[in-house]
Parts: sequence; C-alpha cells; structure tokens
Amino acid sequence: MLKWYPKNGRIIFHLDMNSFYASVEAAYNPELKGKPLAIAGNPEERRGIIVTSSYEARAKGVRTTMPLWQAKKLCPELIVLPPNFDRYRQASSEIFKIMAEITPIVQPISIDEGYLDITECYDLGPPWEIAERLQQRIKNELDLPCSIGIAPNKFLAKMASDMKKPMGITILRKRDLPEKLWPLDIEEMYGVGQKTAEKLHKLDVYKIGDLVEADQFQLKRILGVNGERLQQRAKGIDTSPVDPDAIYDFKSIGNSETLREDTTDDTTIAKLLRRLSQKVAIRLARKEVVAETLQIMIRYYNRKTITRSITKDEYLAQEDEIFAVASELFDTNWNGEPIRLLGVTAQNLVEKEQAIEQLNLFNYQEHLQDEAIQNVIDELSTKYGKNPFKKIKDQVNNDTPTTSFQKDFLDDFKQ
DNA sequence: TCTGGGGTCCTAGGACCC
DNA sequence: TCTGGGGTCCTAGGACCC
Repeated sequence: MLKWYPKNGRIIFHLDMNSFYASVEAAYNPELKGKPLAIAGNPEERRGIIVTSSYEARAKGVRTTMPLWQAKKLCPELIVLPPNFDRYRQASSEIFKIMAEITPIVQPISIDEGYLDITECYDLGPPWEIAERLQQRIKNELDLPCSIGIAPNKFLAKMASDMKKPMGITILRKRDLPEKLWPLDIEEMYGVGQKTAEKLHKLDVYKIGDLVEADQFQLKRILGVNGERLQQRAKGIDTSPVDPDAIYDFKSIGNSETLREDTTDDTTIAKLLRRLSQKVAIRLARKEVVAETLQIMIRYYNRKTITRSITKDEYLAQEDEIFAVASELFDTNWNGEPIRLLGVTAQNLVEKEQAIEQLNLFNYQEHLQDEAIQNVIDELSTKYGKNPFKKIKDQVNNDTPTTSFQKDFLDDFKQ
C-alpha cells in the first residue's frame, strides 16, 4: 500500500454526521427517505421545536430551533417524529466503534461528532483515502451520511467539516486559509455567536479574515481571553490536543423540563421537582458519582431565568436528598410569579469511590478523642478551609510538596 | 401560536484568610 | 486612626455549542 508521511505537524479529522437524528430515522425506516422529515421535541405540545430536519425539509426553509408550528407553515407536508434517543445512542456507538478501528485517539464531542488524530497512522495510506474509507464504511454499514474535515488542528478540522455537506470531505491546510476560511462571515466561525459577532462588528470585523487583522488589545478589551483565542484560531493556530479521556471528567448532570402551561400550583411544582430529582439521582448512580453542589433553575412566564445553588457539607446522591435540597432552594427563591420551566442540576461531582474514602476520613475524625489531635485538625481546617483532608490528600497525590508532618498525618489516616 | 434540553467555559463580585 | 494586596472559594449569570 502507498505510504504517506506527514511533513510536519498533526493531521486531525473532524467527523460530523449530517442531520443525524433524521438520518437515523430514515435508515431505520427507508420509506422516509427523500421526504421532508423533522425531529421535534414532543410534537404534540404547543412548545415543540425542530431539533433536526432532513435536507428536503431544509430546502423548504425548516431550521433547527424553529417552533414546530412555524415549520409546518413553511412545509405543510412535513413528517414530524419525536426523538428516539436510544436509537441515536445505538447508532452513535456504532459510528465511534468504526472510528476507533482507525486510531485510539478519538475524542467524542457529542452524540454525532468527534475528532480523530491520525498523525501516526502512516500505514493506512494518505489522509484523504482514510477519510474516504471511513465515510464509505459508515454509509455502507449504517446507511448514515457524514462529512469529514481534514486539517492540522481541531479548529480548522471543525471549520472544514462544515464546508461541504452532506457527504463531504474537505481538506483545509494553512495555505488554504486566505481563500477558504478568511472570506467567511464572522458569524460562521465556531465560537462566535450573536453577541460576540455584534461586538466584533464594532471593531469592523465582518469576515474571519478581518479578525486576523484586528488589533489584539482592542479584542482583549471587549472579549477578554476569548478575543485572544478567537484571533489565534482565525490565524489557523490551535494547539489543543485530541483528548480521548475528555468525556470521562464530566462536570455536571442536570435535567430540566418546560411545563405544558405556566403555573403557580404548588402540587404541580412539587411533582416536577420530584421527577427531575429522580432523573438526576438515577443518572448520578449510573455514572457512580455523588455531588457536592445542587443547582436549581427557574424560568418564569416571561423567560426570565434565574439559577440558585448551594454547596453542602454532605454528598448528595439519593433522590430524597436531592429533592429536599431542590425544594429548599425553590422555596427560598421563588418570587411567586408563574413558572415555565424548572431544572435540577448536580455539580462538583466526585467519584463515589473517592467519596467513600473521604467519608472514612471524616468518620475517623469524629472518633478522635485526643484533644491535642483535635487541635491540630482545627488548625488545619483554618488553614485549608473546608475538607482539609481532601486538600492535603490532593496535594500528596499531585506530588505537590507538603511538609513531612502533613504527609505523616495523612498516612496515619490512610493506614 | 415564539423559542427544548443537554452541556461547558468564562467573568465578576463578595466572603474570607494571610 | 478607616486601611494594602494576594489568593481561594462560592455563587450567579452570560455566551456558546449540539
């Protein structure tokens, strides 16, 4: 087989499934092929919105996040299905299996998108051939279309995969930037939303190329560190690695739900909080983590949204505990106006195993009678704040220099 | 007839400590 | 006598993405 050697730098793929949910449904039921199809959150509800739509539907103007009624007005023959997440997760897992056959350096970003670092895959041929085979396999075996961007870093690969859809393969090299990247509207740039675009317009930045030229101090002034980062990316610079482990350190687990109609009814609210707490508890258990912090979200009838959170001394994991804390947060923060949506989110997650270890430390502490040792603990608490043992332990684990006394002290606890 | 639900990261202010 | 500067943690909100 033809060998292909990179001259320098990395070779990154960004693989993006084309209208993923709709494509999965069409693969599952071929009668849907070639028809305008949309997946909408609860299609019967008045507040359903378009989550994904087929290209036939897009041709009629149907767009993601559009209210369902509006989409139907634009396209009366639109076929609307509720999302079937189990089905999508199943398909997703098959896709990532195929990717993993190319390289173990695969970073899933969402259910339908991921990065691959194929720099070291010399034996598999040139990158464009690897991409073509990958795309064909997913098409042949799963009947699903995707686009692939090939570039020297993640940002450019991401931009590249967006350039040709569906079933596109786009190579974006550094030397291609003036012609392929810089003429694009700044709104097209990954990481630039409406607010950032408006701010950039004030600096006369309308195209991605303008961002390259923009004054870096002005950028920093109006956008902070993000200004710097965006300019670097526009120049084609992005050193972030493809990290296969990134998905394992998730930061929060939450559920939220929009009510059928705005409400002030205590029973309805309590029921919803209970349901959300239960969902969160189940997901925490499944991931084998516990939470230090619980956050609730209240969206009022006028879409004004507040969040309130509390960090507890004890770990939260059980449905009843979560419900109790969520209710408490709700009662102290609800202003009495009609509610449209409620959310419950667990934050500052700790692996259950680690949490148990730590609980043992605390239990041990409780049994200490020796006043002298108690004084030392108090001293440590003053110095390290809450969870002194955890902090010392983290330091030891991280090989951060600590005093030998602290180490001895910790070893004592570990015994 | 407006606008879901799952997330991440960043910022900014206040509390608190040294 | 009214008063510095650095650092961390906690909380709330905003921006963005899929």
